Amino acid sequence: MQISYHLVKKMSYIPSLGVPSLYSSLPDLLRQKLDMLGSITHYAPDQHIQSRGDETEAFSIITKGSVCFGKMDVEGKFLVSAVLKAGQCYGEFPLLAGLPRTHDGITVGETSIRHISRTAFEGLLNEEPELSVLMLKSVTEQLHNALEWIDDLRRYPLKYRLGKALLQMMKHHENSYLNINQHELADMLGVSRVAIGKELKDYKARGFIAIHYGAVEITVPAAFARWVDSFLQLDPVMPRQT
Amino acid sequence: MQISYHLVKKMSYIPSLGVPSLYSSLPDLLRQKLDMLGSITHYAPDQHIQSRGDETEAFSIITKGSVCFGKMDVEGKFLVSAVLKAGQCYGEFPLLAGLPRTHDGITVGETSIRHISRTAFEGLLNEEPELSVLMLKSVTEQLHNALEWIDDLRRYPLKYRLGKALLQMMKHHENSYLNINQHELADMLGVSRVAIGKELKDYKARGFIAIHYGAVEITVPAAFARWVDSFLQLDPVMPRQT
DNA sequence: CACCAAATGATAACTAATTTGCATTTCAAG
DNA sequence: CTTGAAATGCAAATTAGTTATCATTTGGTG
Repeated sequence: MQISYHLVKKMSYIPSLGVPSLYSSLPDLLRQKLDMLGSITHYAPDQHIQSRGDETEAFSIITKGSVCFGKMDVEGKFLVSAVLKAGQCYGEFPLLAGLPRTHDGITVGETSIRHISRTAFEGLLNEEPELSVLMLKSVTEQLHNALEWIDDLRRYPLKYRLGKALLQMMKHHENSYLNINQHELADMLGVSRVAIGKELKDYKARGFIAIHYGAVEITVPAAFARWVDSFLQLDPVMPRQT
Repeated sequence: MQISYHLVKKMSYIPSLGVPSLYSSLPDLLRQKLDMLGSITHYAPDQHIQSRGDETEAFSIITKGSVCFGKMDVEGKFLVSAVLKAGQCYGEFPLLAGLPRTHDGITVGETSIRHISRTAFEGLLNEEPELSVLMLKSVTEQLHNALEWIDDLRRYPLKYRLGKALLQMMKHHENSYLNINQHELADMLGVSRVAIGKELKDYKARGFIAIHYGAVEITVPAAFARWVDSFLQLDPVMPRQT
């Protein structure tokens, strides 16, 4: 099976579709209760841990390493949807929406995952109503991100979306030197490497960035942000800081 | 303010992004409790009931009529995201994700909405843990739909997506004569009317459909479905019937 | 330091979609 | 039956992206 591992080697990108770190942000008590449920399975790197269509179900918490989720089509093309790392959870779709597995999942590096059965999970959900509210918040955030992503796709050109993604990454890593290559950027934004190359070249010509081997450096963040914002047709909507 | 009301006049379309009818599917007890909270406001047709960015918050249940949600950009272009009708709820983003209003909302026809304050809503959420689990399921379904939609956008051409949408509508209305015009289809799929016209013409040339004034008729549903499926590169994933 | 794999750069041919503008058809209301 | 608004049909020019191919640069490894 041939998979493009581009995005897989690095992690924590996937911009607007960012998945909140549910487990890590849980109150201690809940986290302790979760730690007592299910059991941890260890996986080798690049191991296929689930396939779209599987009828398995569990609430899963990544305790070490990362998992790359995506969909493999008949031609063997693998589209990455998200890369989850330690502290993040998955399994909501089988458990809550009555669906089979919706994504293929492949480990990135040595990975450990705590799998909690439906029974145990539902038990905890009943016992700790707070958990369902927290999950509800987490899923709602993800839904909002996904809807914004769809609208961005319809409304803005790649030139803007790529700029926005780079700026978000910069903010997130607090570093204007971004260790991500063009192929990964292409996966992230769902376009071809050529298209990314073209836009980066254009950014560079405008003096906003420097292109390195496997990295992009935003040389004048403020000016770049201003320029990207000039595309904005919609006021961005941000969560309250609480 | 100039708005394209195409999608607005009809309702219940918006294919894969379909929002589950949370309120209608609630157990009687919960529905009764909700009915006792907040109060109902009546709106005239085409009334602007909220704007993206507003800091208002409430859990809202549409009791009569419909609301068209979308985003108006600086150029006055309005992109429809969803049209919710009686029995459907909204307001999760301000309440659960700490966001301001994310969409502009415009009533479609005489509309009544029950607005429930944050306090009252959170009270009920505490009192009835079942509610949060049901909402969690509903939001999870929506998230799944949104993610599939994003992947469809990346993977399939309009020729397929339009066919899929038409077939879904046919199934949903149990009628192969679809009262929807090309402009509405364009809004639904996020493309131009011209593009829709071209595809429909192609479908027609293949003998699958007949094009009417303000309507599309699928003349040979089985053959059309087979042909559309031939594009499929991914097994569709369906919720269990329970 | 020589080599190889990975990453980037560049180009061409192609495709799907857009925008624009206008002509034609259809339906409903007066 | 006429008229006007809405819906459809059609074509041209343009754009943003694709795939494919190959050359060049880079950086780590034996």
